[in-house]
Amino acid sequence: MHATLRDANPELTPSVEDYLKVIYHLSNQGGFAATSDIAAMLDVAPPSVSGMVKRLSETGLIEHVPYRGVQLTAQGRRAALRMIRRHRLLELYLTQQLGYDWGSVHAEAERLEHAVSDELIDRMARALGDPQYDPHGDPIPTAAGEIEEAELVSLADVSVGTKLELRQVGTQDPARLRYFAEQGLTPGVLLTITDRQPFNGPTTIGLVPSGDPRVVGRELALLLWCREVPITDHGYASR
Amino acid sequence: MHATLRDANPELTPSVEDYLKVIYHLSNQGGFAATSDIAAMLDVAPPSVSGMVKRLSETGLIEHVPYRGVQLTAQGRRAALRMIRRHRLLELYLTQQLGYDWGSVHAEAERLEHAVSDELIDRMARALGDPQYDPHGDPIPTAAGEIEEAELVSLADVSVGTKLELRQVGTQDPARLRYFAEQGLTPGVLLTITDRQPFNGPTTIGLVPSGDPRVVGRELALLLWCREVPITDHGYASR
DNA sequence: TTGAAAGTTTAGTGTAGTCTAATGTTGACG
DNA sequence: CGTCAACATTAGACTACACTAAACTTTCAA
Ligand SMILES: [Mn+2]
Ligand SMILES: [Mn+2]
Ligand SMILES: [Mn+2]
Ligand SMILES: [Mn+2]
Repeated sequence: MHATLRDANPELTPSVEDYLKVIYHLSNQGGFAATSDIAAMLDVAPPSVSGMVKRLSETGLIEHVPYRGVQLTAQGRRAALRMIRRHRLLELYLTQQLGYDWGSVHAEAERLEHAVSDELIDRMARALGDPQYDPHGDPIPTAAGEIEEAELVSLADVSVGTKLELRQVGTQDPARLRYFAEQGLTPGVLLTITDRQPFNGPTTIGLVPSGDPRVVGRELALLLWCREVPITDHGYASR
Repeated sequence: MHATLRDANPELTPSVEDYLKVIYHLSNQGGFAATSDIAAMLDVAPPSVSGMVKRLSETGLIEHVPYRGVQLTAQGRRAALRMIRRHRLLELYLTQQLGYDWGSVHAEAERLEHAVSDELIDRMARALGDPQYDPHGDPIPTAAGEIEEAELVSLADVSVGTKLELRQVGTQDPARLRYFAEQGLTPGVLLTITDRQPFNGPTTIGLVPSGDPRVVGRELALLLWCREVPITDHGYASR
């Protein structure tokens, strides 16, 4: 009965939802997601991925080119963005409304994203004022499935003298996140590059407007995604 | 993004958690929970229950007497009460903090209860002021696993003239719950029995203090669990 | 140009949980 | 006190999703 209605809104398993998210992240710049990369991100064995890939392409969520990798179909991309919206809204809700620290929200959201209803996500979004960014600065897709594609540069790749706004922190590791928070390195912060040592050495930055210096090794600098900001001659726009 | 798919710890599955809750409710008065009753409550076939019963008794969560039924062990009871605490706190959080109506919270909590962490439950409980009752008046077990056992009578069984406080509403059916709310029949309300028709006929009650009458058929009256309240001679204690 | 390393898929196994059909057990009542 | 209907269990099949071991494909360097 009403097979078409049911098939139009097929229920995805938590496993499938996590695979789609990972494939989205790995094939973001239009390329293919490789079996072994998916396996590493999900912490499963490569043959488990091959098995899931077969199921996902049979249901039309991905396109598989054997020995090459996979890409999301339009339907798969829609499902992935829906999960990413849920994940990021949950992260923000937990930090803003329940006092979670930005290092611990990821694990919690990773489970809740599969259990919440669309109505609950709506209500949380409304309670937060339909926010655009999650606690780590990542853009929250709209309910319609649109997502902002910002052009950001890694702090490790910017030359000395540039003024930047820190926009996204590219890790979910609680220890690294807590360290960044201690250093005042959270999305929205303004800074200038004051020095970089050769041979992949550390970058020295100055926080704006305080001027407080911070020294950031290459491993961490690669996680700090920034937007260039035009330098004003004297002083900085307040706030 | 990792570690959620495969977890080596002896965590209970969502299925197991739901079975334990149902067995708790069915064997509450010290009796046995019957296979077919468990099956009906979970909407699965009886052989599915037999299979699960085997697994649960092997893990020490229940005691099985073949052809008789099952009972929770101390360990099983602890796990069941932990789930009931989660379920009821979630229901209350959704109604109080996110504007849910008491008819829709059950379905949402039924899924979320398996996904939330102990920390999240703690934070929600604190945000609510460590509440004792859920939106339907059911007692919330403490984190230590204690639960209030109230002695309540069904509105269908009380004789005319009695004064009562409505304490619990014994259904999760959204339609019935919405109807009760429309009629002002929510936990905490005071009322007096003014009439009952014979042959399982309807009960007429008066709301206190307004005196507004309500006529409640036996099917619904059986769902309204009350505590007797001593009648004061003239007027009623305010609020 | 070839051969081995790196990466991917196939083959086979296991666990959890569901189902239907068949069989076994219990207890109420005629 | 025996029969049978209701209830419970066993038997066997199926799906989803993981694993290891083995086979296969691609790539890259000698
Ligand atoms: Mn997840
Ligand atoms: Mn995030
Ligand atoms: Mn549940
Ligand atoms: Mn409830």
